[in-house]
Amino acid sequence: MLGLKNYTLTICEKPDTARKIAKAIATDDCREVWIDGVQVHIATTKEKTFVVCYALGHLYTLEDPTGNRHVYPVFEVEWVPVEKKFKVKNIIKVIGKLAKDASDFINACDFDQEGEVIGYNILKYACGNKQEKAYRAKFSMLTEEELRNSFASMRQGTGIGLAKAGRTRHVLDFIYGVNLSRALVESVYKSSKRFRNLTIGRVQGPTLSFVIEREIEIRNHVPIPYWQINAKFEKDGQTFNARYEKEKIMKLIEAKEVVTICKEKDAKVTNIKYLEKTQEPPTPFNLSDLQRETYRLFRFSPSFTLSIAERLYLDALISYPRTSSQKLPRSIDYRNIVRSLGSMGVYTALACSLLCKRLIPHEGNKDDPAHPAIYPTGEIPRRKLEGLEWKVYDLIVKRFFATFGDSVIRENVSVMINISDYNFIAESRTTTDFGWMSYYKPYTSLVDIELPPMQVSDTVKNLGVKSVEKYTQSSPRFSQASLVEKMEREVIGTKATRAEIVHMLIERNYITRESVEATDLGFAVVEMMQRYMPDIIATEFTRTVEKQLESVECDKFESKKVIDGAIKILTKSLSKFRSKESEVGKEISDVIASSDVIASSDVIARTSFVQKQVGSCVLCNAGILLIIRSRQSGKRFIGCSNYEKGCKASMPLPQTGIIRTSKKTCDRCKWPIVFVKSKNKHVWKMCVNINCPTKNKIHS
DNA sequence: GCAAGGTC
Repeated sequence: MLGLKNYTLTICEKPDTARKIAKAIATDDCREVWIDGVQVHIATTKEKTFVVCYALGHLYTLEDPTGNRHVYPVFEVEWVPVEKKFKVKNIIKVIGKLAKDASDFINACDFDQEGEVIGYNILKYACGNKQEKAYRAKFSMLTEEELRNSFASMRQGTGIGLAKAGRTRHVLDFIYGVNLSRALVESVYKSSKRFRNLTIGRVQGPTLSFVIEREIEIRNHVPIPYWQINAKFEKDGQTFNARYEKEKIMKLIEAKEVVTICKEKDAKVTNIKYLEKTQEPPTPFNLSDLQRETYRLFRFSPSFTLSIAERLYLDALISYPRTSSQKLPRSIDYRNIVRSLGSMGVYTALACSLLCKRLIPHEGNKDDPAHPAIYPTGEIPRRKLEGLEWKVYDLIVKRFFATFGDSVIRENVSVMINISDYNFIAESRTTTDFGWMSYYKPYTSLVDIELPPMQVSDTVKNLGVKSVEKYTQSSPRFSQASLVEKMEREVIGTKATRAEIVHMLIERNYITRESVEATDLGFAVVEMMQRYMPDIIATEFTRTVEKQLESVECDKFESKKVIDGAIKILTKSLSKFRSKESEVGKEISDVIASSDVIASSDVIARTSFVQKQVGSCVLCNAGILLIIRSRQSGKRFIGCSNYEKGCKASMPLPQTGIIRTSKKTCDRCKWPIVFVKSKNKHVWKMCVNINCPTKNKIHS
């Protein structure tokens, strides 16, 4: 189709890398052509022609071929093209055509497990089983030198084990997540006749557990009182504070003793220590560092930060944001970037000052095989960045600047002051060199503390000694940012998905948005798992699977055996779960019904959210049952107008379809009857009471 | 409307 034959078809993970690779390997000519709306690079050397094309991440995904979401368990899964995206369809078509005239194949996707799988699947399904004979180009940076070396040293079939392990993991995640999620949904549906999207998976489960463990810790925490003693002194007309050398006194009597004895007695300086402290520059941002910083400074959620970073990346203003690396690429010209940024008025002064120095970045330890740390590209924004975008951009630019700065140097003076054999410590902090902090303003600041000049054996005036009662604190609740960090520490999820998963747990109403707290529903779901599926969530199962996957990677274990093992455990657990379906369903349905009302107690007062009156309340016999849309979850449900006076009557409602009220009530339970018109125009009549005895017969 | 993992 290109009028070429016997070329080497090179598969890259994304457009950006395809372009860089083509440019790096071409010695004679490098041009691009468009085929059916897909860009393809043709790079030629003396010996060979490379046709370089790109994917958009995964072009294939797993699917349940039956397509029936109400059935579980399902263990037969298939790899199918990602159909939802029009672009992907075209790319697969173009790669398929190009494969026909190719003599060699190269997998040049990112050098990690997912990259291996992405390339493997394209070579297998789009190119016609070329995965075994394909070469693997392995690079850990996108510099021309590294790319050329990787092409010079590539070998056939080196990543097959890793790809197989990766594909196996995809299957395990699917059969584990999809089956358990379906089991939860079905149990709730059967007991309440309501659809509620409940999900659980390999990453969601443990992440939710972190929040629950923390919540239990907080609820069980017994605050223990302790005392701190502070003193106020004066020297040469200048007052200053000091603290008793023992920072936590656990007994009131001891605290009282110190205060009583030290009161109004003379104080004497007994020792002075000088200490110079240096604070190294920050490291370049990786994604989670950026997410933590934007949360600290602007209270942005990690998923929001990622979405902004993605926009900045697509506008070519910053480098690829989904990275773990804290190292800048050696290949880029820091000076050029700084100079270019300096052409923007806001950065001129900072850039000038940086350009007087040698630019050596202070890098961190974390690395990423596929991408460097996040840095500004030096491109000038062509459009006006919107307020929140600008905040993130400015932070990234100043962080980049700051990594080239000098260490901050501070002088700490610690003065020991003695009153009747009790020691108090006063400290001063002064900054002698602001170093990198001058580039990172206003995102960091220093507070200096001054002390009057003192010398050993000076007497200082005692202005008072006081004890303060405090209480031991439990660990704080997670923020979305610290939860993402916890996931990173525990090595679950990936840099690109952690924020999404936290966001999803919020959407599902398992955890709250702000100071992250597990909801009753979150507790209920985890409890059901622990009670009825202990084998699945046991760390032992996870560990066994991980070991087996490692063996698959080095070709010592068959993928099928791992999956069969998982199927065995899943089959057992799921059938056990099914036998308890009605109990589980009822328990979760009840939690859902009551938490919907609690979550929106404030909403009832605001009548704008109340859509319709359904009938009178059967529980309090005084209020009116209303259809309410929860401000928090966006879901509709029935609640009583007397909620604030204590009536907790509430019922979930189907979330889709049009609800029409009737003037009728149910013969058996007296709750109101409503009509629900579904998408296919089918009209259902139903009693709103999910526990109604007629529940299974009522629709007509 | 289901997982988790890539990407625009």
